[in-house]
Amino acid sequence: MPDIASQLETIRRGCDELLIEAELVENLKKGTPLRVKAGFDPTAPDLHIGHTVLINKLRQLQDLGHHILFLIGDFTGMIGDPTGKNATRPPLTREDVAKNAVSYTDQVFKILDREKTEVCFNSTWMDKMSSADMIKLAASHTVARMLERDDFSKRYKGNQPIAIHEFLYPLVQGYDSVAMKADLELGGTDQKFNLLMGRELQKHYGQPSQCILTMPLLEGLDGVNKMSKSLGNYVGINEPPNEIFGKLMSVSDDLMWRYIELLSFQSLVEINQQKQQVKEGANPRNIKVKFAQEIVARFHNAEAATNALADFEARFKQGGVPDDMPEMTIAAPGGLAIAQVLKQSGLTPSTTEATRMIEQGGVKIDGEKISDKALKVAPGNYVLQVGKRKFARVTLA
RNA sequence: GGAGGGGUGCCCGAGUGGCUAAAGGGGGCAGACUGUAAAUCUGUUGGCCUAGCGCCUACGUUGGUUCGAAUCCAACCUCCUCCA
Repeated sequence: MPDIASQLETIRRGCDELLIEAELVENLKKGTPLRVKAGFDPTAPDLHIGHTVLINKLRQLQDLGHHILFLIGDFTGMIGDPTGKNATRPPLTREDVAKNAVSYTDQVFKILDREKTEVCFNSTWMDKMSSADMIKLAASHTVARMLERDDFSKRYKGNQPIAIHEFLYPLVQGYDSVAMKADLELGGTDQKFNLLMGRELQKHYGQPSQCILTMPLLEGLDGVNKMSKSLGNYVGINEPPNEIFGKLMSVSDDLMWRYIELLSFQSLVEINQQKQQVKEGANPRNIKVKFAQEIVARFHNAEAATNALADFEARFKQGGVPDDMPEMTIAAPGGLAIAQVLKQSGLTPSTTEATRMIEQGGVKIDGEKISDKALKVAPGNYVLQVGKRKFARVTLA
């Protein structure tokens, strides 16, 4: 295990807060691996790069020789994370949870070492808890204390509903730390309250308190909201190379730096050099390209990264068409109105949208812009394009 | 249990009987431009088809009043506030 100073440097890099550093140093001095906990909801089996900020940190801790406890909150999943905007969530069945967990870990192990990671489910201990135990747990905190949580107080003041069971979420998450005997827990900055709850409950149950390390939440592609699937501003790690590349290229020049800091494995020195270069007139586009390729290579491979760039340039600089696009055949012996073709091929969600796109000059057939919205397309083979990004090879027969 | 206030399109939010497919903003999409799916500007933003200025659906739900209702009435569902 590396010396304590360099461990601390690695642990702190990019983090939001480390509480309480002095305690962590004491733990590190013991020289035994820390039990590092990080919890995840089983509701979102598709990970996006926002999640990887935290997972990258776990990987770093793992490389330092610490023991990673990857907790899947199958029990807490039934409560639903109160930090979400919607208080209600469809309850998950056992099968859903199991399925999600598999897909979850498959993705996570693109970053973490499967052999060295312990996967836990909090239902393991929560299912055994009696109602009396639950009440005892609930009695450990007050409503006033709960309302200190930013999210709860905002909703309370804003006349938004808070269901009682939502108060159980932080309690159960905190209790997980007790059951897992965690030394260090990682979470997003929005998790701070819950993480601190773990500290207090451990004390309550006569254990040493865990330290907590919070990582910043990655903003979504819009640069405003946090990255989330429901907002559609995300980059999924399972997406095709071209999508990942393109989405990262759509990040604004300002936001780009944030992404690089939190996601790139380049050293801070290299990153600062690039900032300097841009200040001196270099084109930020080139740095964005390099970064986008790094990420594509991480979740696919180097070749995919090269191809993604080539495809991107062909499409946007030279106005070409991508190599692979969805292909389909539509049955229409006598030809079909253009709006129908666009709708049936899935390029537009409705015929109204299709005609709108034509009016706006966004529809091309074999590279020819279409202006006649009543155009009848004869049987044949065509490349259809809507906007800059949506393509399909359609055969009318 | 009592009293009061809300529920509008993807989101926020105007709108108190016809001129409302519903202001405004956000977001999305398209076009122009470019250094890129950045920035900026412009347009657009329920659906259907014979594409007319045609039809259908829509303002929590259901029913009613009316020539006509997001707008009035009734019941219900739901959220919030205050009191107990």
